[in-house]
Amino acid sequence: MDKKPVIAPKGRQQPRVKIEDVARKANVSPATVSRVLNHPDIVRPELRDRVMRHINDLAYTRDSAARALKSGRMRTVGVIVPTLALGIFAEGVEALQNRLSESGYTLFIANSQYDQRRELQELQSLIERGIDGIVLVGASHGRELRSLIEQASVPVITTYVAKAGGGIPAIGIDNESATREMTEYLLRLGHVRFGAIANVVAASNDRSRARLEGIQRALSDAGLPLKPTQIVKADYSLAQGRSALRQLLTDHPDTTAVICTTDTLAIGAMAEARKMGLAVPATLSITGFDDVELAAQMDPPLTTVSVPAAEIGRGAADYLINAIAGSPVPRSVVLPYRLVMRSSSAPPRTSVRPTRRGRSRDQ
Amino acid sequence: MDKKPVIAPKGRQQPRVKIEDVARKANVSPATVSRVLNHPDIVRPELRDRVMRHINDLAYTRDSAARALKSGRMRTVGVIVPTLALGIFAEGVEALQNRLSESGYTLFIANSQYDQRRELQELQSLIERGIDGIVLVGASHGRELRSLIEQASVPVITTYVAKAGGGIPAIGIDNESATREMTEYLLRLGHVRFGAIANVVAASNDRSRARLEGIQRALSDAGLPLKPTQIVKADYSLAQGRSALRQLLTDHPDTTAVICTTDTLAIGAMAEARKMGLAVPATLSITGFDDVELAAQMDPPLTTVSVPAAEIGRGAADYLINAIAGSPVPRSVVLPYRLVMRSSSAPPRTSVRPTRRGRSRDQ
DNA sequence: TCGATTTCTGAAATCGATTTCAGACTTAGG
DNA sequence: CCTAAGTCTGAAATCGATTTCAGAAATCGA
Repeated sequence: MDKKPVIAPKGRQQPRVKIEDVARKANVSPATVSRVLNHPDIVRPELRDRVMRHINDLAYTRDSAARALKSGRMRTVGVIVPTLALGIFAEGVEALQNRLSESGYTLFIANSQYDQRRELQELQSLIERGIDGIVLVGASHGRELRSLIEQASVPVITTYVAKAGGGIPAIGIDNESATREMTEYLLRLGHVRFGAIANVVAASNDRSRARLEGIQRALSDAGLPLKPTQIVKADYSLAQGRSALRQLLTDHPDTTAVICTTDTLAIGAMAEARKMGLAVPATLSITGFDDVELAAQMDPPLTTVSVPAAEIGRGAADYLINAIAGSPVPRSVVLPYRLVMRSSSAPPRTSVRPTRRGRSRDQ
Repeated sequence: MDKKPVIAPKGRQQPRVKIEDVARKANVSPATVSRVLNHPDIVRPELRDRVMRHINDLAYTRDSAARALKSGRMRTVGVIVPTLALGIFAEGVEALQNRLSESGYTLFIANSQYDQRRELQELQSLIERGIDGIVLVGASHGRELRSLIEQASVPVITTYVAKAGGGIPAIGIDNESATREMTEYLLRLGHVRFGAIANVVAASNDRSRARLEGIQRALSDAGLPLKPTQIVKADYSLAQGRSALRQLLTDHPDTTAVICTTDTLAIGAMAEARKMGLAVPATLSITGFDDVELAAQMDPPLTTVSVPAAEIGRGAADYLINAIAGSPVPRSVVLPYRLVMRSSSAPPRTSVRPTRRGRSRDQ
């Protein structure tokens, strides 16, 4: 006689507690148990309590797959960030998750490494998972991605930018306006010879591109348009900030103000300036963008733009929760950034204009 | 014959394409379509291709809820980190996600803010979601958490530590041994008056606690046990590193070496030392732990311990993938850390012993 | 007290994919 | 040429919770 394969699959030893088990123990129908869990207010209080007790006794937790299948909603949201290595994204994701968690949602996370193809793949995977909402970063997305979202008819919101094309709502700051304001501030200080360090290498990094445009526009308006050699492109590493500054000062030794599109780059630039024996801000003013924790602790503290990352994360969560529930939602939310004037910026040494320090908004 | 499906954005709810629709179009049964998708090799090639064509035509994607319900597997893993604000965790999570993604898994993320109660809640929520595996951080977990995991019989692995209690497998480094080695290195340089700055405020931060123990043990073994006032406890912020150093030097002005359990603290300490006019490393050696990006760019570059965060993330992913598949898995994986000797550490000014710099392993 | 509401509960259908079981068809062997 | 072995495919049961529908019980008004 042939023996049956007795190799017990080890995955399913524990017979999972089902709603029916609870129902039997409590002498009610599964329907009632379900109601206790989902609409407690329509069940008679004493019955509700009795059922609840048995639910706790048996440590029953409902099977989310079955639940999702029947109800059509997963109570799950996905987010795709370029990378988690940037504190500003990590902070936003953390706030997003916290807020979602409060509302009973769980967060899928994925990263694209600034690669639109990868972003599309991850999105595809998330949609197959049946997510109820999706959070993206930035405004640069292929049309494939947009049509995928549309086809899945999943609520979406993009973050860290003030607006996005294709009818996608956004929550974030106006990056261009922020650097324009920063540039104007430096102009007012009396600077005339500028340099810019921008992490615009990644094709999909529209934030930094917008920031660079803000710089260019402000300087053009002031009659001081940047020459190509006054703009050094970099990726988002600290080391590139160093080499960028060196290159910039090689081409334009008389530069008095360097505007970076990222704190990381600015910090790298400051490190290099120190190494080159240039006093900041006496000989060289340097500004950043993001206001990472370290910015305020630098020597000298870094002038930068503060981005409300946590608020962006929370706002994105609220937006999706409402959109999923069918509540009305704003088309876009523009959050205020904050120019943080610290001591890495000052009037240039050779300035003929009087110093005007009254503008400082920080400290 | 068959025209491409025109995406009609009208109508709020796009009637989802079901396996039955594909079956009807292809003139087969739903069972066959399912087989094509899950076990392509057992379907006659020409039939398989025909079905595949229709699957693509209709842009069919299977409902993951129904799939999970029937199969009992979600192809989903969850991770709970203390916070994402620390680059070292963000890096690990990113690596984890990337590796999981390659294997068709999706990652749920949650954070505990170093609060065991929150960790338990988030875990509960993840288990209800039916995750197939779970990644934790550190060895300090309540017994409730362990029993919850056991009851759900979900594969688990904890990270950033070399071992954890309760039969939970771990992947990470031996934190205590790392700081012990670091301390011994400073002892060899000739230091005798030490101070320690440790972020041991959070109850669940066993990593830093182990690191502190490593320091204490090494110094005790050398006959130089730390007095309580030589240990300053802090949280994980840069600002606390500053104030901690100030306090330490107030109590013990003659300190020559400060060992921090975190780069963030060390960087704060360096900033404060500079402000106080203390030369690093001439008058004061400072060391950190983690080797964050900035550490190498400091002035002077920071001596620290490099933690293989990405490797930990990848390793955790591999572990779970195997465990879920029922493949054999190691009980624990101890990864090598790397002492990175940079210039923030040097022999003390008053040292009588000869300088021994040959130990530097970095650069 | 009796019928009319209102409130509450249970039986059963349902969500969509997977998989067992058995039957249909094909190929091989004698 | 016919049975035996092997290959594929489809019908139908199943996963577990939700929800509709209708009936039972309780409350109310007259």
